[in-house]
Amino acid sequence: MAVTSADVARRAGVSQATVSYVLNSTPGQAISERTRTRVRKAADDLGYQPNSAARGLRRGRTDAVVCPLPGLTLIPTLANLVETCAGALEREGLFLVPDFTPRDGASAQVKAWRRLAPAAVLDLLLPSDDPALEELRRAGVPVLSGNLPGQLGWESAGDVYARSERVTQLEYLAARGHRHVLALLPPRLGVDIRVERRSLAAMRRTARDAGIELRVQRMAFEPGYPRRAVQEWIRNGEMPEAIAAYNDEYAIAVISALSAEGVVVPDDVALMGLDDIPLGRTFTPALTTITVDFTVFAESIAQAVKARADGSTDTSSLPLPTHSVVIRESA
Amino acid sequence: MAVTSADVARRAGVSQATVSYVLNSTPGQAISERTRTRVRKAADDLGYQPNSAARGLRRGRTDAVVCPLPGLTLIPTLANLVETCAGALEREGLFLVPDFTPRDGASAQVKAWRRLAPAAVLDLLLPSDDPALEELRRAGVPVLSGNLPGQLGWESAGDVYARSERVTQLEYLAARGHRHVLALLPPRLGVDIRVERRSLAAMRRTARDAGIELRVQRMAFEPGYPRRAVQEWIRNGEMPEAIAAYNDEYAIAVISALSAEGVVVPDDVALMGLDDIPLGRTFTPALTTITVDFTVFAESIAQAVKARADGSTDTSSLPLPTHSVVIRESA
DNA sequence: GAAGATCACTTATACGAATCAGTCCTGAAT
DNA sequence: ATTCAGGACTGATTCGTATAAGTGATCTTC
Repeated sequence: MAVTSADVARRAGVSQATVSYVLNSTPGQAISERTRTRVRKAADDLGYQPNSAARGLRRGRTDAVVCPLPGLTLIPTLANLVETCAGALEREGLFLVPDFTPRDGASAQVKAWRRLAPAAVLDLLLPSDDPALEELRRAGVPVLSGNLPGQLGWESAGDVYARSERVTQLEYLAARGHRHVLALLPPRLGVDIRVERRSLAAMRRTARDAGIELRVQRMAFEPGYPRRAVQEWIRNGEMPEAIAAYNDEYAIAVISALSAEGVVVPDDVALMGLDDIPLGRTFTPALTTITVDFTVFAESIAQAVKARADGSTDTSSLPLPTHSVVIRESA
Repeated sequence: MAVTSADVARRAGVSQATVSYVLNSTPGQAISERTRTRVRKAADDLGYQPNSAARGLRRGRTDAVVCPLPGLTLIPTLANLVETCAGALEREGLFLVPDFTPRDGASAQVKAWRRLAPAAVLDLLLPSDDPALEELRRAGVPVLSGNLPGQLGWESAGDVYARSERVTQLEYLAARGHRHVLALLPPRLGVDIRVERRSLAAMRRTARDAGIELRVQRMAFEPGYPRRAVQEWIRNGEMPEAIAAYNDEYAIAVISALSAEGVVVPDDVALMGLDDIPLGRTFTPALTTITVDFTVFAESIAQAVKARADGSTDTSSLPLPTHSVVIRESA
């Protein structure tokens, strides 16, 4: 039914091996340009698609790149990252397999991943010392981790990146003339406590450099919490001048609570989000926030994955995702 | 390196063929229970994982179930559906491969999917007459579509399901004593115009039966639109008693606009969302909305996919996802 | 002008699981 | 006593690709 490389070979009048050499541009093979074009033409005419199962069997490794995204609501930013990575990997001849299966049975997952024999595992979120990842590394699967210092060629990208976003937030608020800023964070920022500490240190440094006073408050993203926080600020006369919210959802939750207490954003309090979710644009007041561009980043990830899948151990430096402030109404 | 079925065979003292028969419970093979347990034990001891590339090559079909989710921010509801399906398929020995690659080059996608030779394609969102899906069907890949009448064993599930959610919304609002309800919908509900018409008809019927007056208004989910809509209601003295929003994001956008104009939810207007996103719980006022349970539904989908992948053409009836009203503050 | 070296390919084999087509029993039926 | 029917397996082959190991040519080089 399906077209095989043998069919292409027959049509081009060469051997199946030659077809393989040509279509994979195998180095060290002397094949004339005439033959090459003939083969490519034949493959094209027949609409030849290499069978990835056969290739995987032969190579001992599939073209799949597994990306664990456990129990995850793909927030737009992340969806964007995943999508961009998928596109970039495709250009490298690999394809991204996001894995949404819940992560309780870690070893079950390891089994599934080993069956697939993926070219690599791309971990964007998991803590770098996750046992499943460790096990895969031991099994010889290349695991690229965004949270592992030194991996992917940069110091703990997720860490550095998140930190710089928060710094940008503070800088924007400072530039708008706000002297007292409240950073509203979840009870625990990220998984690794060292990451959190570095992030806070960076924020404090930024505040000092910009000459603003920074207050940090923890708030669980649970029903009632934003409202209670706002009421407390009012009661204690501690209403901040500006708020740097953990993300757009925090921002919206807090704005709604403020509004319920009669506090107006941005007139009484400036409020800045982070992530640029669609709702932030349509919300009233429209959210001033930070948006991310993953294109260059994803391209680099794809190349790093490809290199590692091909056996390279090189960890040359990669660019971080770039972000920029989106100025709207809330700050 | 990896354990093969031959290794298992050696350990169990049988032939490789026997191992295959036992582990796949191939019907029509006479193999004693003693041997079966011996083989299974050996496989277990060695931690044998069948190589899916080899299996795919031989069978001409992988265990992958491709699920196109193009250009998509996975809203929690959908993420939940995907995750539940992934789990259910895994139990059937299949695994879900969500495909996030942008859908502009439809034929590029078809190529990629054909290379993978998936057991089936599970389409939860695409219009049923999508050319890529058509092409795959012609290529002999089983395509299960949630939007195709008669497919998956029920009449256009997405259609029926969305309709019944909207009906529930109206019924709840009516039960709360609201006589004038405004349904706020996007400019075009869904892709298929017939689907839309049926949905509207169902809503009108429900309104009539419940003895309430239903107004339908279109609103683009774009910056400024909610605010302008609200201002118009005020200007024309048309403030609705209750609003049935298209989803939770619409609901939040509208509440924020109302609030900016001094209209209080739920005191002045009752407002109901749909989807139960996390932000809806933390928002002030907390959103009254509709939540969905996909477990039974996903299980059935998994079984249908499995059956179709195994060549069955049966389209017995499947249950719809079940939904229920979550009563909070907004209505 | 014989011994390489280089070019342009082809032949043959291996990857790991599934499956068709046997083989060798044991026991019942003719 | 011979045939036959399962029962309980095994051997050999197959899927489509990648690649190591050739095979003839033609071209250098001393």
